[in-house]
Amino acid sequence: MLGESIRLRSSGIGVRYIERFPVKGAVVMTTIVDVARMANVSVSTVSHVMNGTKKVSDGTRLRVENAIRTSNFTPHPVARSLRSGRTKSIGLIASDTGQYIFGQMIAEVERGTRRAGQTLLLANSDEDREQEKKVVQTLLDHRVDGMIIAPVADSDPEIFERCAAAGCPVVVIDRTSEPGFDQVGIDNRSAMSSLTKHLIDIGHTDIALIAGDLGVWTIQERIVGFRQALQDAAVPSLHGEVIPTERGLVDGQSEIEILLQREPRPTAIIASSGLLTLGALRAFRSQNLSVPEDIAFVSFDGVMNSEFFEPKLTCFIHPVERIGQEAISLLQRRLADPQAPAETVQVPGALFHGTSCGCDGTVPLILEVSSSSD
Amino acid sequence: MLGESIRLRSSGIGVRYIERFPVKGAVVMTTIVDVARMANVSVSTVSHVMNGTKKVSDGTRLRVENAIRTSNFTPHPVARSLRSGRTKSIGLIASDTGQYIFGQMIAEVERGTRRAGQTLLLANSDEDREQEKKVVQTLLDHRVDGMIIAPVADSDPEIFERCAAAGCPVVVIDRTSEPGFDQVGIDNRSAMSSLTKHLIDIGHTDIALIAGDLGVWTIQERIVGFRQALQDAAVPSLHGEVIPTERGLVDGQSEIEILLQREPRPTAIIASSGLLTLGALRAFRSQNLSVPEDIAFVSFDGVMNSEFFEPKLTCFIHPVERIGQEAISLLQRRLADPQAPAETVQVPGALFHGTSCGCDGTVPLILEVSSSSD
DNA sequence: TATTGTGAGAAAAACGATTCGCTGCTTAAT
DNA sequence: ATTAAGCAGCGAATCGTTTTTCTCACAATA
Repeated sequence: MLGESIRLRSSGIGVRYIERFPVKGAVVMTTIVDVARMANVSVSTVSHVMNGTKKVSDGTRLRVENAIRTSNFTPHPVARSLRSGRTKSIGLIASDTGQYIFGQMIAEVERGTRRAGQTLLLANSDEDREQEKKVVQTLLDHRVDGMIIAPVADSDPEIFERCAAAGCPVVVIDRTSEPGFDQVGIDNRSAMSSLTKHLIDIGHTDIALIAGDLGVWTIQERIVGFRQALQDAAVPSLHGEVIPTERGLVDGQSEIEILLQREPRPTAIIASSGLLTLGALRAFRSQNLSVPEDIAFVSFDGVMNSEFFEPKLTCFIHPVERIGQEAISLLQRRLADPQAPAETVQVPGALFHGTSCGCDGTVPLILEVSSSSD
Repeated sequence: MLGESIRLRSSGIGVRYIERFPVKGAVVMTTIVDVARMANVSVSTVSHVMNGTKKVSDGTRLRVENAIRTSNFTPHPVARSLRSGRTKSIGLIASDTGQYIFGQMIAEVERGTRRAGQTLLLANSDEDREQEKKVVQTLLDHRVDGMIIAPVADSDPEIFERCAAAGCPVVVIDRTSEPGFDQVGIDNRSAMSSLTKHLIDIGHTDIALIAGDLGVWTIQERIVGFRQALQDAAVPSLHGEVIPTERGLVDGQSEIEILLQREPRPTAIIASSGLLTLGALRAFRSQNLSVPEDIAFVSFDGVMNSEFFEPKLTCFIHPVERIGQEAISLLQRRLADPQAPAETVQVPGALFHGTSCGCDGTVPLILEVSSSSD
């Protein structure tokens, strides 16, 4: 059949042949029935041998195992799923899979699923509430065994309800504010608090936080940490300010430029995310301000290749890989024991002491772990 | 049923109760049978209405559509796949999904599948030949309708045969050297040739190419482009050299350091990949060489956030998004028409003229499109 | 001896769709 | 008037497993 040439049409001139493209897809796969026939047993026996669901005598088991091996049979996962109701696949929804921070995380989640013999369905919510709703539904339709979601800023609570209704366990990433869910993130408050405290410790009294989108829960938490540090310092004449930016994936450059033109301008600036850090650096450049001489700068998140920046960023580093690992391990635990109590994991990040804060390095930069979890 | 408390065991002391965790997963989904009953038709009719596989009278079609809507029924994809043999899912295998360059590509592929109503199975080959073989098999077992593979350096040809045998169309990414396959990549030769030519044009006569792993096809192509440019220049006393590095994901810093300590050292260096670019920058720093004063530098690939580097990199920029888009569109075409001739797409990249090459900017940097495709 | 139990396997019923073939019934063609 | 064709819809087979139930032979117990 393959490569057979067929007559297409005959014209007046002669006969025209075309080579038929090798037709693939007509491959017959060996099924459990074939195996059963080979081993002279019933299909149920084969199934029991494969799954160990029932005792089978040594003799027949050997025969079956042999038949499986010589025919190198693998059970059809689709058929298996249909009967068992389990797909051995898990879904991962990120708001922007192209972002570097998510790429790292995705890689860890993928590794985890692969190790567990599951497959990973990846979907992107494009940082859009409706899109997120749609992809959640798609993954539910596909009957994934579980889901890991990095929710968009203003995500619809309905998505969680739908998952619950479908009996699909969910692990929430980044946010740790959904009661009753397994979730993993960082301690936004104490991390931001540490950064702020460091600036205060080295003498700054006019600090601005480039906050980002105030509607996002993690941003709100970071602001709380910022305010807490200011309050704890109890320094008179200490002035702190929170600068919001436009919503969405913006670097906030224009907002920061306006801030920098103020008189007097703040002596230190904190950027609340990696993207805002880039915006800040752009703004410094456009205003011809050098860091840390003209202004001190620290950032909440590292940015890629910042080792080549001048100056080096003093920053909190987001433990992305660790978050991915914890997420998939939480999900596996939940799948193994659906009734376990919901767990919230806050993974520790790290502080990197660069030169952008402008201190001589003698003032320590310490991540204080907040003991209160409220 | 939910939250019902059940007696567990009675001891001598009394009766012990535990609260049963709300049992999820016992949700009954509405099936095509329910819809058929609601609309007073047979299941086959419902199916035909959904798929448009047969003419159904307006009256009954309306009844069926109504029933579907009010019960908001969605067909079980697993059951559908089992019967139809198609899963409406496609697989993507990358050698390191965490790398930024792949992240961008994955995002594009995901978008493409989503638009087509398919789901994306993501797997990582960890830049390992055996791992790659394994994940290919896994995806085949899952009966993906098609696959996009960014193969590892020394990938086993068997994986392609297996896909072909299973009737699963494959699009190869990055490499464009597999005859008979749909594939997409860049024109490595002409891109590298352009970079080399630029260095020659501005007067360099001692140029070293930090090549990377010589076993990788794309690297070999870039070397060909390098040599071609040297030859075409026909400048006497022109000296070009190819420096290989250790295999695997290494930045080549140590190799480059050794090179830089030579007397006389090359006057210009080309890095053949983004990772090697980072290694080169590290080496320059450790040897206290400044670019472009002490040595000129251009790189084959951009690296993230290089806008903040000093100096700015003169480089060829890999069109990752475009590659992802082309890959998924090739696959869709193949799925629509399995017999179409195999297509190889070379997408154009771009050159960025920074300051690291050390020219005054008056010498043009032009990407020459090679007309010969051999 | 009659009953009960037990263990190994076979048979059959799901799972939820698609798809082939058949049945009446109406309409067109001979 | 008789046959052929077309239409709308139904019933049943099918995809490849898992899982429940049934059978049958043999051993153990009363």
